[in-house]
Amino acid sequence: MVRRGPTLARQAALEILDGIRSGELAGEDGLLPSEAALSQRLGVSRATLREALSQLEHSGMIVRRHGIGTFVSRGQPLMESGLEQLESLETLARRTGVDSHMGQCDIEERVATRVEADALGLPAPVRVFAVERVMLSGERPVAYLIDVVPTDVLDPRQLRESFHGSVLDLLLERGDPPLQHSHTELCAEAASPELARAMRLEPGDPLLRLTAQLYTTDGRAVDYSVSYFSPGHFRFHVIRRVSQLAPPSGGWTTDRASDRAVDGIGKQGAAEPNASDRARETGDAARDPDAGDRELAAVSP
Amino acid sequence: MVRRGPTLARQAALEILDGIRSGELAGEDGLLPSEAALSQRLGVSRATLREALSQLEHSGMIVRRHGIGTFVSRGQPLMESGLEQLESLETLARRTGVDSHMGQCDIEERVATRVEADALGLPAPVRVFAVERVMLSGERPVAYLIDVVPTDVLDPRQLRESFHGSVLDLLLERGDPPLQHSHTELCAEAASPELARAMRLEPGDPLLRLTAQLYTTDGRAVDYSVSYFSPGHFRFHVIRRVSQLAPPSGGWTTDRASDRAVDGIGKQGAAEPNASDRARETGDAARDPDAGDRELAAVSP
DNA sequence: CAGTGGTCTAGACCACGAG
DNA sequence: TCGTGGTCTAGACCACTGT
Repeated sequence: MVRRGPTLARQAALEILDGIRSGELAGEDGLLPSEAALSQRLGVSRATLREALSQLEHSGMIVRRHGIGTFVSRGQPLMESGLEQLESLETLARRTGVDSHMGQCDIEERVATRVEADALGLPAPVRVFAVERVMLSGERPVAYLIDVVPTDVLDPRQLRESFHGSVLDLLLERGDPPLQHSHTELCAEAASPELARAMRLEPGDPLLRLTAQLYTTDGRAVDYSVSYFSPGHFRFHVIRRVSQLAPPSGGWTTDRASDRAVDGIGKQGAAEPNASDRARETGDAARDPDAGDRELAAVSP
Repeated sequence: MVRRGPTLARQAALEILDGIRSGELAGEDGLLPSEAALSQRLGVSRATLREALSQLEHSGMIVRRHGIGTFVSRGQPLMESGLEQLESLETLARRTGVDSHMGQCDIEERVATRVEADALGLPAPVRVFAVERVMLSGERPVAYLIDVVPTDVLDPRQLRESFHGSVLDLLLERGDPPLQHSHTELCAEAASPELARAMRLEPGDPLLRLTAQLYTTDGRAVDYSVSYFSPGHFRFHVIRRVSQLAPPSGGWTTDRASDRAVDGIGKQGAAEPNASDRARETGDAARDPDAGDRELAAVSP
């Protein structure tokens, strides 16, 4: 019973998706079978099925209503997602049926700038490929993309042979290194004269700028990118959820903690005699487990 | 053993957070106790503990490494979050230790415009409160916020008494209706003369604009807001994850599905004799279970 | 190899919504 | 009251990592 491949939950999610797409699963009111029924039908435990449903819910395909049932989401053909889903511009365009192609492209091997090395979490004198290009939709420039990748992640041959506009797609296709997430910062910026020329806009026109670091599953940054988007051509959105961690106003004190036992941390002698409050500032970035999340919304007055 | 209140997992997450903050849980390398140890220490099952850790991981507080352990994230004092966490500007400012207060505020009761009614998913002639104000940091205007709320969600007394700058915080404090998520669209926009005057900028200066609809747990939209942010004062980011659903390039076929049984949907006779492929287009929005996710990144060439 | 996190199961009970 | 999704448990086995 070798497993290998995607998790059971993911397989189940895709099976359900198929069932929805073909119309075999949901009634015309969009109601899916109950969790018990689905789990039996798919031959998985209810826990696994729920994990699958969670994935589908998180991508917005279904909606769950306590005490009622699980429904197929309304809206256009099952297709998904906002900014929180990491995908390339090319994939986005293909998915939404829009023509897009690469305009002028400039690949250069050089030493990383200070900012780039910082963003990648690497010591300053590191060699990188810098890829700059314009993306067009029809004849109109709609985005200007810059990627900076350490040369040990991508070699020049691969880059020149397999590159068709997206570094992300290239890495995903190769499957190595395994990618996990991207930390993307958003801001508005006025077009510089150079950018304006490349994108055929007026200098000073507002652009949406995304600055991203791409991380592998083991926390290494492998791509630093800056992207400019001409307004009106793209619509980016995010689903913002109310925090699962924030206390529900007024704060609540232990009520179950009194009869259960969720209070073992600061009270009785710890099983692990750990150190004092000494702030963690050991300056080794070598086995740093994340190396670059954090510091998210900062305000500078 | 009445429960009431937050889930066990959430309590556990907060306990762990406390343990991290006080420095009692992690060694100076940031390594937390193993899941087995933690679950025993907190008196919860490992499954529940893992749910708690997942919440912490999702907010970026910890990093998990298969075969190694769970680590406290690097970065400044534990404090979190990007755009995917829904919080008010006031909360953000307080959290980051920045002074912020409301400038001129204008509350008006009127009939919703077509755009507003559409965004709220309500029939056109509906009465709303429109709240417009400038947010200042020190003396500098840093954001311009507009909220539109149906009058049946908020009554004038509450609005005038409890409003201190954030409609979101007002609703969260009241706890009713229960909020779930916000669908937020981002774009860059040049400041109009009016906006420029209110924010003491030059007309044409680039602004980041967030357009959001706020939804309750039962899928009703209760707030439509447009927010403009002066560049340089805020940093917004998003964590973009590689899709859990997308096949890992090349697609994979059943490999476990052959010995397990994840294939019950399109093959043998379904337990539920459901309808044909007839597209679901029944035009009733009444009991629509989501009414407003979807259509995310669209491109208009 | 031992120890860690990752996945999965079977079963239990609770909370919610509708008839 | 009944059926739904929501939470929790105890235990099992797997896959990854370091030694």
